[in-house]
Amino acid sequence: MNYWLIKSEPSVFSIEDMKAKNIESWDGVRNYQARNFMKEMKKDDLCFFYHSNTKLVGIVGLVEVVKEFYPDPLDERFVLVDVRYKKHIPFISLEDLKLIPQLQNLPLFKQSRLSIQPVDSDSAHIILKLNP
DNA sequence: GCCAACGTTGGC
DNA sequence: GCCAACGTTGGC
Repeated sequence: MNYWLIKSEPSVFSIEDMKAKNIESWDGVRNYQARNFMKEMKKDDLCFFYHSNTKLVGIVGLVEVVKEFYPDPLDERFVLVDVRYKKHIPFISLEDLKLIPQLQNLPLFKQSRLSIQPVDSDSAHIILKLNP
């Protein structure tokens, strides 16, 4: 099982929207590095749902991959995956993440613009343990 | 709203 | 293939 962090601007598509839709095609990624990570996503992989570009920047929930990558009908150079809402988790701000020494290898800090990021399993477990 | 970081485009 | 110009992302 792999872990990922996927970003969304809540003004465009929030964790509430994700919950309401239950299953969502993750579209709009137009960055090759992010796309390559999407291609590595496997069914049942867990994704941290991250709110970007807002007052409360950070992780807000969990979703899981239910359909592996397939071509984006709007642009065949890119792909979509389907994800399903799992749950909200207590908000973990970017600031809080930065303060946890074991999480310093998250791409989030150095590649702030990457919208799909891998999370190594050690880091994932640490984040999950923040929410008993 | 500003601006730094950085990815993309296009002229040469 | 280089690189300047430009556009976008995202934190603050």
